Amino acid sequence: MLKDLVETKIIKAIEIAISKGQMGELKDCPDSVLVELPKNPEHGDRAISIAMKLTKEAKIPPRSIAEAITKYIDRSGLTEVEIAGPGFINLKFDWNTFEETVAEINSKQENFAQLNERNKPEPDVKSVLLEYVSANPTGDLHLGHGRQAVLGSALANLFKKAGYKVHNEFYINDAGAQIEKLGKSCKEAILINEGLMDKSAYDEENNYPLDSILEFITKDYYQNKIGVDYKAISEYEYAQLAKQRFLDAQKDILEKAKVPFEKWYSEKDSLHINGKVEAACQRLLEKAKAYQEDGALWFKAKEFGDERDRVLKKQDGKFTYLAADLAYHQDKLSRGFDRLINLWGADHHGQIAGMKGILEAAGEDSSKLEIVLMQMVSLTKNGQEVKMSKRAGDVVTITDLIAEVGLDAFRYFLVESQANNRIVFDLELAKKQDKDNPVYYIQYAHARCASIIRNISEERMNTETQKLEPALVDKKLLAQWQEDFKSSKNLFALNFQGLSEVEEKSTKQLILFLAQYPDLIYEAALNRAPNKIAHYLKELASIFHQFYTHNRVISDNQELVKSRLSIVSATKTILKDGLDILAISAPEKM
RNA sequence: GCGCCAGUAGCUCAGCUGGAUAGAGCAACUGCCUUCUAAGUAGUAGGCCAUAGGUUCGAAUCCUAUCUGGCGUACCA
Repeated sequence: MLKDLVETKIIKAIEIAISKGQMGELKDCPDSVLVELPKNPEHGDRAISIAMKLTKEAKIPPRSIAEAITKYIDRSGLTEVEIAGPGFINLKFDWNTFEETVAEINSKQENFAQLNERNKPEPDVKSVLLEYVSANPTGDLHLGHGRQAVLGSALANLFKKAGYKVHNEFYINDAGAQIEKLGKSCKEAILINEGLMDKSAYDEENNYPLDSILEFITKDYYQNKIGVDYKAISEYEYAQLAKQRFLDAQKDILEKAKVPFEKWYSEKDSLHINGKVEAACQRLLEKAKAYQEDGALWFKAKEFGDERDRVLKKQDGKFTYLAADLAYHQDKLSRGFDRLINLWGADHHGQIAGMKGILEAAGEDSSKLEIVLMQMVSLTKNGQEVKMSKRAGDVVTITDLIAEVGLDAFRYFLVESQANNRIVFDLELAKKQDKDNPVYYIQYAHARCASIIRNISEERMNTETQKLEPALVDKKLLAQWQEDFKSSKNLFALNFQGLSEVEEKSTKQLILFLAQYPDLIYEAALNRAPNKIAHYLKELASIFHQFYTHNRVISDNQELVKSRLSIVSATKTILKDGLDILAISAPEKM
């Protein structure tokens, strides 16, 4: 990797400079060095700011440090080493280094940025359990869930790329008050629909909206499931059957949205029925971290940094979500994950202290639990905000939204922003299939790469003579080329002789940016920020379009065609790889 | 009241583990299709990085306070 190459050179140079006593009071060589892609190309192909950072410890001015380092830098592969500004060390590479970078991408392909035990971020975190969406099975998924689903699945892909083992889990909240409410709502809704109950008796305040229930549940559904009279079953049975229906619908849409869960974890079946919640509470009681008061069981949350104590078991004998969450997270930890990452809506941020506190109280290591908070998503249509009130029943479901804007745009707009920022989802923009829409901009770059590769090996219509001309390169030769692309043949220096300034600049700019990709994976995974991938791709697309404009690939000069095609091929690989992480399609043709 | 998140070009956002003149896209204006997809590209214009202090060689980035907006502050989840 280009970064490793530079880092090694710098570290070696620092070591030599220290041994020669030219680094002031600095004794220990840093074990990593920040290697940056300068914004301004005049500042070199890569820039190192280490001299400024070492100045405090070395107690000599940054420029003196830079001078000492540059004196001992191994110059192979470099054409220029320059000290600039307050003490930046700016490097420029020779064509061979550029060619090796392209060859590395073409040879490793989708593994170019595959990090591993050796170079992944957080070496001590090898396996991660990602829990997200975790909606109540009482309705369709809405936009907020959609954001979690997209971010979560993109994060899972990103983690895999960054060398983590990932397990995706959906926690089914199928116990408690929501489910009881669901049973009552469903039973009454069916009875009303069958004319057996007066609509005015339906408690809209405390039930789910009638219309949204009836959209999913019918008399026939129950009739078919139970085979006896639907009127005969209890609210509990209504709830269980409705739950299954909603859950199936959620599974269905999530699968379509490329959100893969390895496990659907039922709160009811895995925690309540087998007494795990009760047991977890009991253990807290034994540790004297819980107490009885006013007929309820309380957790001493205040001892663990929360604002007040929290109820675990209510007066009515039922457990709160906190009790179940404790049991659930202990179960997760017992499965041996190094890190538990939960994606939560920002409206739940108040629960973090309680959740971490109760794990501590239970004797667990709460630092293994990490909560990623996501701010709200709102929807605008023609500049007007679309209200999404569950009560009013006009929730915008992700099923509707995907049908309306398409999966690629849906995923892109929900992953583009960082989790901390609110999203205003612009329906009109997402629906646009033109340059205003960044999804198409990125996909177009990929399709362009594909098209060039295709055109080279296919017969082409000459627009002047209206005759079919033979392919520039036949399929066999192209296959041979693609093998050649995997190794550095020292062709760039030869074939790129006499490039114009703009040609050379745009070519180098593209390769330098491609070389950044593994660093991006590292950064994005460490920061749990798949949005960085989206922004990188947008910029890569832009840089590629510039390259495309200034460097005609297909020409009579076969050797030049070959050199440029190797760059196009590498670009296509990276675009596809990034789009795969976001689970957005990479079309060969548009 | 207290807590969390945000406040960067007219709009949507990057940049935030301090670094060299603050970047894109859209919208506005001027160019570029006989040539690999113009779903593209070249350029012009647009900014007291919410405000005020502080930390230092250096701050959009870190700290403190203030202002504005969103969210939370249950024996709901």
